[in-house]
Amino acid sequence: MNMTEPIQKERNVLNQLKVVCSLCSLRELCLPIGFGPDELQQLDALAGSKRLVRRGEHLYRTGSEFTAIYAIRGGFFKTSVLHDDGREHVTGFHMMGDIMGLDAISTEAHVCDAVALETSEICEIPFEKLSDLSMIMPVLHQNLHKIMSREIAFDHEIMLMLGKMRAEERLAAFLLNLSQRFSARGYSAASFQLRMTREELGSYLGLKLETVSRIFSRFQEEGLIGVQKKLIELKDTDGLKRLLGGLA
Amino acid sequence: MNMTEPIQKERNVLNQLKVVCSLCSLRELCLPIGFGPDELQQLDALAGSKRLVRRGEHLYRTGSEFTAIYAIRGGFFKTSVLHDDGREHVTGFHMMGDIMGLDAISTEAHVCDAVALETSEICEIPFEKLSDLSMIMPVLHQNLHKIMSREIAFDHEIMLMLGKMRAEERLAAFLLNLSQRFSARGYSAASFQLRMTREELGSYLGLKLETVSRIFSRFQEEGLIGVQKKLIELKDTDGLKRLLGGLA
DNA sequence: GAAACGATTTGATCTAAATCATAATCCGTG
DNA sequence: CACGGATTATGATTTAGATCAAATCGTTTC
Repeated sequence: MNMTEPIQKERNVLNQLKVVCSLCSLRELCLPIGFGPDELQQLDALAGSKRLVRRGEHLYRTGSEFTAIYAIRGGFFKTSVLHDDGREHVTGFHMMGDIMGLDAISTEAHVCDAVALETSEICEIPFEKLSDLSMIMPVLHQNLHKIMSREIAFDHEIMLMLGKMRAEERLAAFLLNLSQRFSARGYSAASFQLRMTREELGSYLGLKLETVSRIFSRFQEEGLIGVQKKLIELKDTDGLKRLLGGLA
Repeated sequence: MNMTEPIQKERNVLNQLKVVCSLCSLRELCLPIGFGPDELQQLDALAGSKRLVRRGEHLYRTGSEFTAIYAIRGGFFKTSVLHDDGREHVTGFHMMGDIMGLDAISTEAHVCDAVALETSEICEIPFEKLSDLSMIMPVLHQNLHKIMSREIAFDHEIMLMLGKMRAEERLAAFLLNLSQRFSARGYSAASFQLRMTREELGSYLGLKLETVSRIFSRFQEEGLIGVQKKLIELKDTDGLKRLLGGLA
């Protein structure tokens, strides 16, 4: 049994405290409840090892050793897998409060690339420490489970989107989801800047960039949204929801 | 803090022991390593509360309270979500050794239906007990994380399949994956019985049942597989892999 | 064993989105 | 600021897979 040694448990207390604190904040950040600037300040003050990742830089790469998970303090990331033939598939977009890297726990190596789409600040959480700590902190323990469970449930929604929805429905679902995520983080739900290119968005949604572009134009003609390059304005949220029809 | 009370920790020792044991077996079952009939016997002998679910019966339904996760001892399940408009989307197929219900942890209510496609035996694992127990059993704790992480990683593969692959590639990928899963469980990798209908398979793969049927026929003409209703025989595994080309 | 129903196969169209093609526009950089 | 590469918009054409339709095969039921 690879039981944690007692010695290990007594390592640098300060260090552990830092992690505890950052995860108390993470708890606020990561559960699907609203949170204010206070919690943000907390995270800001208490986060463990912070790091800046510049636009275009990798946070981690496929195959690199898994040692930590990452909480995004600010900025925007994409995760993607690259294929032999050069094709890229975007598996997710991640913003403030999201946790990245959970899919690597089982293999102990990262299974996708994480790239910053704008200069971002992340909080690196050594997974071993986190795991040890969660053994003695029930709240943390539960939260870890919840966060992972939520990711699984969310992925199932995306599978539904990719498997059952038409292109228009996918775009509508994406915009509504993004709006809701921005809103939950205290930003405007009605107007936001896309951080990804049409191509990356298409890759994520299983569409070609031309299709994405065309549907943005169509939505604009129909008065559902306003599009100015990357600036999106949701003008008729109900209309977008109606587009989704029976699909959740 | 909802820290587990000491009292709670002293509850029925026998009961806990049963769960411990079933999870030691689960460990063997659920990690991506091979396992023999011995471990199966273990699971058989030690599993907590076992239950039979007959073909067509629900193990759980969308919205029902989440109290336990389920380890499949034998049989075959589908999980699916039902929409307002009556459409069904199959989110997964699950067989011996798989764990179901992990996506419900975060909401504490099930987010999909689980239906037995053949009469199956499951092992019900009360999640609260499991969670408590994992606080004092590091191995169990790690395994829980690994199992959830593996599900996330697997879902990302499915997203890739739905987002990037053509119909033929999806079928090929599905058959190869199913074959590999059967093989890992000690069954034939080359010949197996499909438990789902063409419609359910199509729903899972984002295709219509006619398309699934046509591609099965085409694969058969090309000598890649043999099809007799639900009995599938993989005749040219390399050919199927070649079909996947650059896609992992 | 006949009837009834569900599952599967196969064929004939139709269509949503891909592909191909061309501008127009944006943006980083020397 | 002008250049060149990336990004976006939009039109014309093609195509993979959906849809519509019908026949066949299987299996459950009475």
